[in-house]
Amino acid sequence: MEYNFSEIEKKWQKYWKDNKTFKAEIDENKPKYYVLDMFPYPSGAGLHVGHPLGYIASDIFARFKRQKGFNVLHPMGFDAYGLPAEQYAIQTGQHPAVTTEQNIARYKQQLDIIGLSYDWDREVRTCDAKYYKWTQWTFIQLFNSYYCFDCNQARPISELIQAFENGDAKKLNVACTKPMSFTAEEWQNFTEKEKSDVLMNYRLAYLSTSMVNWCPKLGTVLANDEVVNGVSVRGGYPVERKPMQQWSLRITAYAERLLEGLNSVEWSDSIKEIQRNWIGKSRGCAVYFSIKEHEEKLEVFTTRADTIFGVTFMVLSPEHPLVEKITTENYKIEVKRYIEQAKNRSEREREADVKQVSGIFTGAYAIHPITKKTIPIYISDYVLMGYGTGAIMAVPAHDSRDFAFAKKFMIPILQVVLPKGEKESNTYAWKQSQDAKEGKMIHSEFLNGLEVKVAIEKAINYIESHKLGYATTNYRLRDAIFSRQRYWGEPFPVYYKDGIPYTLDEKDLPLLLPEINSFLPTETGEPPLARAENWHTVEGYPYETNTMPGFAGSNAYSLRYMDPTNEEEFFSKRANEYWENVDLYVGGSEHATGHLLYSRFITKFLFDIGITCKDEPYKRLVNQGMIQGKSCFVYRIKGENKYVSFNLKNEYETDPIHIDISLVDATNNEVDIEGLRNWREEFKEAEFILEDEKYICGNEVEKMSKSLYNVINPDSLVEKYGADTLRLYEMFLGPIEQSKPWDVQGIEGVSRFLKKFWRLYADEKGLCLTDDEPTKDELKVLHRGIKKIEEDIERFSLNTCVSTFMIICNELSDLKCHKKSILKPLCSLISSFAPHIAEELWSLMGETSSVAFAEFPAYNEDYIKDTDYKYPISVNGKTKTFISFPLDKDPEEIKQEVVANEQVQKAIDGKEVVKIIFVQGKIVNIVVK
RNA sequence: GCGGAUGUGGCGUAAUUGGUAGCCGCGCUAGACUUAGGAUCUAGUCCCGAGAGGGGUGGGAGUUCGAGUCUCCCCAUCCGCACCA
Repeated sequence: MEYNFSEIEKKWQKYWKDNKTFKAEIDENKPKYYVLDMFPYPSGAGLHVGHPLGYIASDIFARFKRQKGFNVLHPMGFDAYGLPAEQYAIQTGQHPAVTTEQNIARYKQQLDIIGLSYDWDREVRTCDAKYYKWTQWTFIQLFNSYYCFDCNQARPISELIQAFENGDAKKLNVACTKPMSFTAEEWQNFTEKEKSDVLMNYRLAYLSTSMVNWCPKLGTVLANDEVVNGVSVRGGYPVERKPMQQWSLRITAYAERLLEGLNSVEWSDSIKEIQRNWIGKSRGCAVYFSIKEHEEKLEVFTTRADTIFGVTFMVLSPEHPLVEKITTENYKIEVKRYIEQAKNRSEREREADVKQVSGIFTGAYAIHPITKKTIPIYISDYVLMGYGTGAIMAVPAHDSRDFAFAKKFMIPILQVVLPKGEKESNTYAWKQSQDAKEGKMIHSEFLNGLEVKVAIEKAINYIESHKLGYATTNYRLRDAIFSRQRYWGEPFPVYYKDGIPYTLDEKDLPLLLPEINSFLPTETGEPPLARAENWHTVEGYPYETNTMPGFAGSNAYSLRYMDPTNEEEFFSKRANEYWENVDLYVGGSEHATGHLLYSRFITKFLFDIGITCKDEPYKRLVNQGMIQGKSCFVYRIKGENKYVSFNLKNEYETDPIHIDISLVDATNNEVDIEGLRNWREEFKEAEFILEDEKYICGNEVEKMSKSLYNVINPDSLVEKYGADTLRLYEMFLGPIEQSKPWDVQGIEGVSRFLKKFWRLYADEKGLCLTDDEPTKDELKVLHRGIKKIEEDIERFSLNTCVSTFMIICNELSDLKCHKKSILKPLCSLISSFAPHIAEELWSLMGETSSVAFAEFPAYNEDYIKDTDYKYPISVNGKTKTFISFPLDKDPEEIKQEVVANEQVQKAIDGKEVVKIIFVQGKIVNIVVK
């Protein structure tokens, strides 16, 4: 009986589907376990071999936990709103809903042939009105909430209105865009519009005009994490700064809790660190500087209060509101010109010449709060309006940027920190500033002689007690811009009446995405939704024409899986209290500052308003590495339609051109020239310069992408080797977190293993199992294996599990073991990795129910224990010899015997024994003179 | 510049967590079966050495009876942030 994987796999996939083997239901008698994959965006290219890496790993874990007696929730869905479908729609006129539907169908089919144990009854799609109803609902809750720092949670906006009516506006310690204060009377007299504007200052979902990342090519704004190096992540188009009225989410209110929460989750250090950096908390102190001949005070933020005596100038950001007021007559023209210039420089240009120092003097002077010296005030674009107060006290001796600025404008540099072991030197001769937070203070009055860290504390205390400023904390995190000028996204449940935004009544949700005739912006530059007919309430008030961004739908999807068909609520309390949150979340690390941060924020918010019982969405996070592709290149001679083989390309001037990897022989890189000619028009008539009568291509490891023609789909591998082989092989490649190029060479080894494994159970005639009693050796092989597999799955070391399976199989083959008593537990042991073959053998062995319901085999320590231990006898650390002794012997007794042992005597060579080192009752080393 | 991670045979990797470095697989070399190829099986495969033996985990120091593993300093690669005051 041969191992016919394709027949077996089809058969069991159908069985699982028909029997709903993996359906999850609340069962109060069982402990729950929630295993989740980051749901994919269904792109047109289909799945490639990189996708299943994480899916297979989480599937193994889900199956393992099921066998360990947990009630496992393992759902899958689709993040179906997004740019590519819309851009495809613009090009082809094909409705995004249609292409998305097709892509999802393809994805599901590809996922199913890998044998993943999803409960498809719980599938969610973000573009489904039944789902986005709750995305809209969440938005309304955010709109109707503000954040109170005193109780450290989101509160209903009605409480804030109450406070305003009571005249408590001043006393509030709440998150806001800018501080406001007014009396109860003033509040009463505000117009409806003014009240709305005031409340916008506090709402967690709010409308504001701010500088945004505008991408003209995509025709939309982008969030900070969607922009890298001044270009869009999607498409790589330039991004500019532009003021626009946009919806934003006040994630900054949660900065501290987002930071704190990281201590309670099991995530990799690197992801936690990325989030910490992104939140960017820094403790420091605000200091007021008065301005000569002006009443206003200039407030700056510093983390180095200790260097306050080293301040020799001040710098304002060009956008700073005081610039206009304080600039003296003589400098007005130049300052204005500088501001204009700074404004027109795109973000990208600014980044490009970070090292270029620019700025201009305002003519104004500040007064040092302690020494009362006058200090000049400059403006420069190295000071950002968006961080701190948009103004700094510059200490050129101890800050590299201030140093560069001082050098350029010939401003004095005053040293106030003396590093250990150094003498004071002439600062004008310095090549760079001393930024290190180490050393003793000098030239600093009451701080002199103190260590920097002590001096910071003392300086802050002094500043606070003399009312020159206050201790404060700054975060780099910015609010999330939540509007996109696109069609294929969730409509905001918002309409405008007299220019004031109102949210829809919850009972009117969902607000359906309307049909439109073109997916482009309107001629007047409005978003595509402005084209929709009847895009207004029944009373005729217009709906919001922006849509929500890509991450809106993924913020709380893990909660919806708990109760995916509920039409009354996002999810029921019962479902939420049972499933709580995700125990294991598997996905790429590229979402560190996007999805993973936003969904933590939204989960904390939903916790605050009492609808979910946990304030962190994902307990344990595993980031799978990216599987890269090997791209192939041919080399076109410049200006000609000639292509030269790899080893001859240095003789010509060439351009590398990507070609499809299916045209190349993987073992020797030979290109199928006929195939290439038929592949694309440009190669039809081309001339090829060969080496050894072959055309050899070049290679490079790159991201797997349709546009680089290096995508390997899992389908063909499943067809050739089977899903079980693919599953094992993807795990066998190496640690799950590591990125690595896809390499098919090794898959043969895994394929051989499964054939060999099959032969343990069956020969040509059929099942070949016996009911003989197992031997000690056989039991040892099995139980040692069970122990190792169990430990390795728990710590997610799945590559070593595959090795262990191979070792077990090799050893049992060597022992010619065909005993049911050994092979039955082995079958259930491997079933999470290779479920199809396990199911087949399981049923051949006469079992009626799925192996998925079989218990994970337990190991017995007694079988594993070594009966005797081979002591490595080291003499002065060098291993000299090995001696075997029974383990149950008394160590002291062994000691005598060891020294008396002939080999040991030889190794010691007559020298005196100083001591014998025992570790866990085992002798490991003998020290001699 | 700041932060994080990684560095082991020709390659992917492993090492009971401080205890015989190189498990498992690929590749390669021989051999068996076969007309031949493929498939399968057996043996070998870190380096030097005929051998006994010696050397060896990016480099250098240190702690230890003992270091791939811990500490410090360099070097290299990858990732994240980047005028954040």
